[in-house]
Amino acid sequence: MDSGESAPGETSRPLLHDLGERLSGLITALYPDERRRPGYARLARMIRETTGGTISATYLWELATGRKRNVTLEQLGVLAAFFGVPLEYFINDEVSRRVNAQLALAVALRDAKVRSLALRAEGLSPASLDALLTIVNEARRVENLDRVGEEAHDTGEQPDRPEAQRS
Amino acid sequence: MDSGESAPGETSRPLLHDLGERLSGLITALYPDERRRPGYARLARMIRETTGGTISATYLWELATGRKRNVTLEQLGVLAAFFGVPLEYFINDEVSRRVNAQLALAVALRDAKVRSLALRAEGLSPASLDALLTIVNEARRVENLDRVGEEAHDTGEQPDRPEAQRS
DNA sequence: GGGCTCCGTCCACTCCAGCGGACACGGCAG
DNA sequence: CTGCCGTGTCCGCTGGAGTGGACGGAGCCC
Repeated sequence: MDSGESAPGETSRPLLHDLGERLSGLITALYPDERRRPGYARLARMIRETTGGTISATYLWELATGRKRNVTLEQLGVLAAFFGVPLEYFINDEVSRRVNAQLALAVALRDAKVRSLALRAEGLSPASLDALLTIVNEARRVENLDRVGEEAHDTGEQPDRPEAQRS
Repeated sequence: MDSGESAPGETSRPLLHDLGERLSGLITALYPDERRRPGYARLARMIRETTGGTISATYLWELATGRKRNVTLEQLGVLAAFFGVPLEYFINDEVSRRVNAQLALAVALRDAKVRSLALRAEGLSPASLDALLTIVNEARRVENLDRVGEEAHDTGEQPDRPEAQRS
């Protein structure tokens, strides 16, 4: 809204924003279960392995807690690549809102390939995505899979790994 | 096509891009006449006066010539505010393309208020904007104004000053 | 000629983004 | 109990983002 048609006389500077909240929000969105959620150190290692770029665990914490905020483009790009969101997610409210809806669906599917496919659903309304989410949940229930929000009593493999697809 | 939906299995990193070209492109787009185009020093002063944020002339040159490329969000925000483009302009190819079309129309009008109004035309197709540009050029010709691309043989005043429309 | 203003380019410096390495705490196996 | 691993939190350092102030050169006026 601030970038679109805004009310005239808007003098307040919304400016650069709760990057910390957005980052920690991404983490909790990808790992809803606190027990299984990796810490900053583990996250940092996963980021290096999947994207090639490096972000220290300390810096991740500093960003998530709002201690540092003036990130460079490079680091922001690494974060975006890892979480599978467009770079604008961190700087554009509208994009972040739209992606958040997709994220709910994506994390429900719990599969990298399907998730990247879901992210291609650019343009679908949040309502449609919400409906899709319900359908998927029901389908999983029919197939005797565990519901979203609880973890799979899986065979030991790790399906929950965000994969960097196109930026 | 590198920015659109890419072929599956794309492992190459499109990466962070010709920021320099984009910046200098913005400058030449806003000041088509080389004679009247301000230098980096003057630009830096105008930026400070209009947006409040500070960017040194040296750094502007370093960015435009590609010597430095890893900008922080803060500086990028100042640049975006001054040139009246959304922040994503510098990082998203599709946005930059769309804005560039609007910019052609905006610079044709040569008026800050009208330009900011033109920038609100989000969603219009480049073809429509191109048609609008033709219309405006014709209208100006009827009103005996100078054509776009040539400078006004004006009274000495300087109408060409980008203004942060959301100030 | 000498003075002024603007330009692009460069170098030396400041300061903070970003990182490595510690700390105290808690869980778990030997 | 004592290690061992993982967590969140902190401090101190390095490197580069970002700046200030110079330099030579080109136009313009006296």
